[in-house]
Amino acid sequence: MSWEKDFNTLELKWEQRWEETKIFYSSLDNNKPKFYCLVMFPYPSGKIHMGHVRNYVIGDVIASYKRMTGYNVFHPIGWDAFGLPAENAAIKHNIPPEKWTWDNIASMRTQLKRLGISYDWSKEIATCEPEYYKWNQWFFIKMFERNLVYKKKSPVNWCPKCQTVLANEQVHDGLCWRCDSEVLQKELEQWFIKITDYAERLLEGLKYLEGNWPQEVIIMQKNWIGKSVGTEVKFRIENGKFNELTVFTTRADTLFGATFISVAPEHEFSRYVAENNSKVAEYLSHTLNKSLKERKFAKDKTGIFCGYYAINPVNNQKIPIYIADYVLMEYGTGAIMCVPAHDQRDFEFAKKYNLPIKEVIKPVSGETVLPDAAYELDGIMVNSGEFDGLPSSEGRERITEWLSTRNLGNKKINYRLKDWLISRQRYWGTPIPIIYCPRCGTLPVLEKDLPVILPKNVKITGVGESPLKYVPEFVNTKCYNCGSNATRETDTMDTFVDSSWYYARYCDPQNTNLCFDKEITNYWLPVDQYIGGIEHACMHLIYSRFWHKVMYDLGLVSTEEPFTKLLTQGMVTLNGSVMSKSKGNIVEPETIISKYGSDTTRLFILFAAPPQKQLDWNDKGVEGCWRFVNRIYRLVTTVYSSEEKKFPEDDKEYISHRNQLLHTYHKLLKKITQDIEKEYQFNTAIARIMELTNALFSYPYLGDSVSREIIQNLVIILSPFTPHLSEQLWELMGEKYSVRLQPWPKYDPELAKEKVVEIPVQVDGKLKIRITVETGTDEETLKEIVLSNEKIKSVINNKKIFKWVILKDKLVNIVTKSTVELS
RNA sequence: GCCGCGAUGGCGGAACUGGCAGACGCACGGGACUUAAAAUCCCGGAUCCCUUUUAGCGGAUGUGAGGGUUCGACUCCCUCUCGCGGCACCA
Repeated sequence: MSWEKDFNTLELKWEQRWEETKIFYSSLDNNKPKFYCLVMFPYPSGKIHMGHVRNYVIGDVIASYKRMTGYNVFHPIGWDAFGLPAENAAIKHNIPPEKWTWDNIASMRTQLKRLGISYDWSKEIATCEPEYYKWNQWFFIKMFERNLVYKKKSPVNWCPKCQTVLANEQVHDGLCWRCDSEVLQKELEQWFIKITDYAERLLEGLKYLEGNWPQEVIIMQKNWIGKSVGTEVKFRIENGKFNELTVFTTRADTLFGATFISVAPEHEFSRYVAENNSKVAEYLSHTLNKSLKERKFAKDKTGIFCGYYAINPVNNQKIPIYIADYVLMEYGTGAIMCVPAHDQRDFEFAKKYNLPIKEVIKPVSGETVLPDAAYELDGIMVNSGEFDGLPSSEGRERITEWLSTRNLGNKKINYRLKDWLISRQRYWGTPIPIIYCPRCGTLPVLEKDLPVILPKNVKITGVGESPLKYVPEFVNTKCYNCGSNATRETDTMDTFVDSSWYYARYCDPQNTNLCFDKEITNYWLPVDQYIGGIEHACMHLIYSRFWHKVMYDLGLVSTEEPFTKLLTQGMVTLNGSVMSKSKGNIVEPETIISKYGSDTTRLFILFAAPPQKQLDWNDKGVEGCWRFVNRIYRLVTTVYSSEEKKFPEDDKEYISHRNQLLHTYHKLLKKITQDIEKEYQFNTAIARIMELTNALFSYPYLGDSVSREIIQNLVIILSPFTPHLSEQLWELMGEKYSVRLQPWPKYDPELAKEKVVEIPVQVDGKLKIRITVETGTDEETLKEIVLSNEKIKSVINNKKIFKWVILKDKLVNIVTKSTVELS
């Protein structure tokens, strides 16, 4: 047997052994600190890709290391099994989504097992199982009871290709997150979850994640939530059914400069006006038919005067009301006061439609303001009556107060975050547990009737409304209240619901009475380390933080945040670009594994870049790791093919080499341990392991007791990275299964210390010589040594020494410059 | 436009808290072993200059560009360039 030839057989052998012996199955244990290590679960597309491999390998190293350092580790895996691709496959290949999904799970499970990851497979879940989605429905009902769920007709994002609506988070640059089609705006009645009720807490919670989550993600979420503090101002309207219009502004200090009002085309005021004004009606129909992208990325602003005027409450000025396409219905009140002198957009609009521009803020510096642009910064108020002379910040508060006391306005906080649209007009998802009764109205399904089972054998065409609409056995039901004929809701839930709480279900996946047993989740939760891609920063990672807070409010979990630490791994690319089917530049993990084995693959992925960084795939680099793996195998087999070698204890040469090796080992082990503990720098940890291997190979007494012991520890140290190889070598050394349960070796801090150090000697900051001294040599001795050096003597010559900079064991710098001598 | 991150040899990447830039690996060059190749092992790498010692424990330059602080800067500060990511008519 050799690794080079038989790695495949050997790797499979150990995978089977791990499976049979169930050594990674977890249980509650109060004698050890717990560690919940979670990787973002995969969508069962059928094939794992390099991104998966990277994600799971990083997770496995962390889980393994924690296990070896005395933690009770929980490392589960499962399947995010609902979703559109299953339906698309059904349409294309005429396979039921369920079968397609389960087939994929089966094949991906095999592929995953081939990576040798230390999962607790006994906790495996798939979100498409009724035992799981029943609890999605249960949570939905709980939220319904708490008024956190509502149905409402409003303009929503519609993907024409996926034939379903999308949440705000799932539209990127006006395109569908899944298929990149241009998203349209449609006025539809849909189910929403009131995530905005939690906006402040989601924002607040980010403070606790500071330092443990990547700064990047925290900032992205902050931006996404988009809190802004401002003022709502009521403008009285002359004539008409509406007697006032409320606007939102963050710049109340500019209120005196408002010279017109603009209202979003979707605003009910606009519709009202259109009823009796054909020009306005025409404008509306034209504008409302534009796609989201067309609207949002339009260069030119358009609008139309509606025929009505509003009264500015602070100065009673009569100003025209426009309907304009640059006003967003979904933000603030859908109406804005326009101050062209101090807002560039209003400025452009005013120029185009010849509206007055009135300056009310002067820069503090007193400089003149450009005539061809708005002055948008804070300054000093002018032309603002009693508020003249106030700085902007104070003016905002004073004007808001002034309005409040007169009931003309109030302080208001707005968020960019919108309520989560969760209904989908698709089949392969959790049925929304709602019954419509002609007499009793909209009713949540009773808890005892859960789950509402997703019917099988449903025809999926990919067009029209929800496929469930055409399943009478599903749709038709009786009202539990009055017994009348009633119908079921036929939309299903966004699959992001499934992934919002799966980490809690993992703890207690078989529970049929509860979503999970609190006693168990209280032991494991929160997740100590979460690992996944950054693309979920403003999707899954916001939704599940929200969901967790709801579970907290329901008394189901005892912490406010679900994921204590987050690691966002970088992408895996090929020649710098993302691997994708359409580009045809995919490196298949299966191909690589069959060629080099999974240990080599794991090692390369960890070695080529730190986990957070993008990793560019490189076949040559893989070969380097392949060589290293074989080198280790060769080292251990050569040494262990013969008995321990003995050398005389009075051989000075031997003792000196031996001490040197021991020192190198402890020094490197210290670094390896620190590299892993500190930000999971596996690339440098592996580099140190390579150094240690090199040191062993060049040790002249290889095979003595010391080197044998170090080799044993080397095999243990390697086991989180190359578990199969380590098991094989561990067995070969005659040790007891399993190396993966061995304690992580401890370094001796004394031995790790350098006995002698090489110190750079600089003159005026320039390196001149290096001297080797005993560790801890004092300053005086260092000065003596340095001054007696011929080279230094000649460099110093007869220059005056102004200062010595001496850092013990680190550096000597002689300063002959006199730049600071006076001080 | 706003916010954030980054830029180090031919390449991936190292460098503690401001203290020897280039760890480790890849690629490359040379050598050993071999009939040969593969594999393996060993050695060598930035640029320019210097010199009676052509190899030296010699000098200078060098971490995107320019400036600054410091005895000393890949690291801190300012300005700029390029690249990546997020948000974007958010009032």
